[in-house]
Amino acid sequence: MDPAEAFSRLKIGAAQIISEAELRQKLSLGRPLRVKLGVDPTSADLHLGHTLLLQKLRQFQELGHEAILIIGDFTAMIGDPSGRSAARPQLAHEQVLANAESYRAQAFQILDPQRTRIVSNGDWFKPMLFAEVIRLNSRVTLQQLLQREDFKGRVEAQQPIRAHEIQYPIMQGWDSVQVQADVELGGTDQLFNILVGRDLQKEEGQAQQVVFLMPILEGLDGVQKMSKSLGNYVGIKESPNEMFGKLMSISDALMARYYPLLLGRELSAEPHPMAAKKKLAQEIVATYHSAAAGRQARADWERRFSEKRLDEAALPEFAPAGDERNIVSLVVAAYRDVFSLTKSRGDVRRLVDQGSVQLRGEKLRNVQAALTLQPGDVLRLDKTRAVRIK
RNA sequence: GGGUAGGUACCGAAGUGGCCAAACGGGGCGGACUGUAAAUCCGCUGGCUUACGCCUUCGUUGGUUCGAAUCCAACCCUGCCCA
Repeated sequence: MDPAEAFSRLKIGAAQIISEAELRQKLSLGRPLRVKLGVDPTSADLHLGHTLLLQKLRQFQELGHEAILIIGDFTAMIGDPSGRSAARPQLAHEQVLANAESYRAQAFQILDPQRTRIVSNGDWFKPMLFAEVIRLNSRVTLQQLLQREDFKGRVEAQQPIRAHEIQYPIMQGWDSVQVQADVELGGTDQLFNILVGRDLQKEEGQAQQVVFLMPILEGLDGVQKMSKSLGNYVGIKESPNEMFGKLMSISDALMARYYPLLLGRELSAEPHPMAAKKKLAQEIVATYHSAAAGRQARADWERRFSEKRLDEAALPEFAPAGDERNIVSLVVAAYRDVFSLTKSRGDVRRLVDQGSVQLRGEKLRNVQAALTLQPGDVLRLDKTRAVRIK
């Protein structure tokens, strides 16, 4: 593909490219570019927010370039302060390794393994000498660091900023030097960190990487960025029905944001918002499961919520253990076993009081009533969750 | 190192001897309405208990007291100012 065509394809969805001219120039070098993406294995599950970058990386691969995935096993122990209002907890090394492994497996749902190189930055940071650390530090000024929004905010809010946190951009930059990155991908919050990489590369006599920024995907709340710790995410390993359901619950305004970022096209004005949302949900399920799963999830959802025919939908099965004739115990167990959610008995009592729990379509309001369960009974826990008794 | 202000539930923030499981706001959850949207309204929001009630929680540990988030002591942690 000719460089101009490649450039215009890559540009779709990008928030910022520094600079576009440099990228064009690199694309016409006629060799595969080394496209770097740094990954902090702080969480084991990938969600749609991560996929923006991975999909873009995939696109580079399709154009013949090489993806370099840097597993930040070393930097993860520091924690990227970007966008943070408080220091991140430092992770145990074993945890980081386990997360990294899980990340790798999930990333290959999107990336082409043939064109991916994975490296861990502990490889060069662990043996690094302190004198070398000092040398790198001398290249960045405190003022530069403190001008960043996140740090500035913490200064103003009189929140602590620890010395190790300001090492992060330097380390990320050094990663770029180590792999001689031609392009570094990141979210818009990575602007500063990636620019530090350019500075360090220049000082080391390397060609400077192009900064390629993708927008930050808002989470399901539509306000904060999608993240696991905020609980506003859609994980790519989630079941088709869960994914579909979560996506249907987003606001119309958020849907308009998701369209270009996740589907790569604008939301057209005509269709009913609900129809457009179904389409979004179905396509995303199709991407991470299969086209058939997307259709199935949609059909299930429509039966379940539009026609309110719960029992027709593919409900997860729940096998009560032992004496579960007690409503509270039963519901607690269902949340735990089927949905991996921890509800206290008090929580469940409240749900029952408020009419959330239904058996065979009847609201159970009396916590004390003894139940008689039959296989096949549908137990609804709350608006979005129900199980079939096995 | 000195001075000073602080550390309360998911977050912010009241409370300064009993009426405190702890006001209020945000967030979250549930219900009504709806398109599992928005807006709105209602309820809930430490654990156990059908309930009476019991238990744990206000940085940590110890103390005073019939009784402590509130008083005292020591310690840990953080901001700001000074060095």
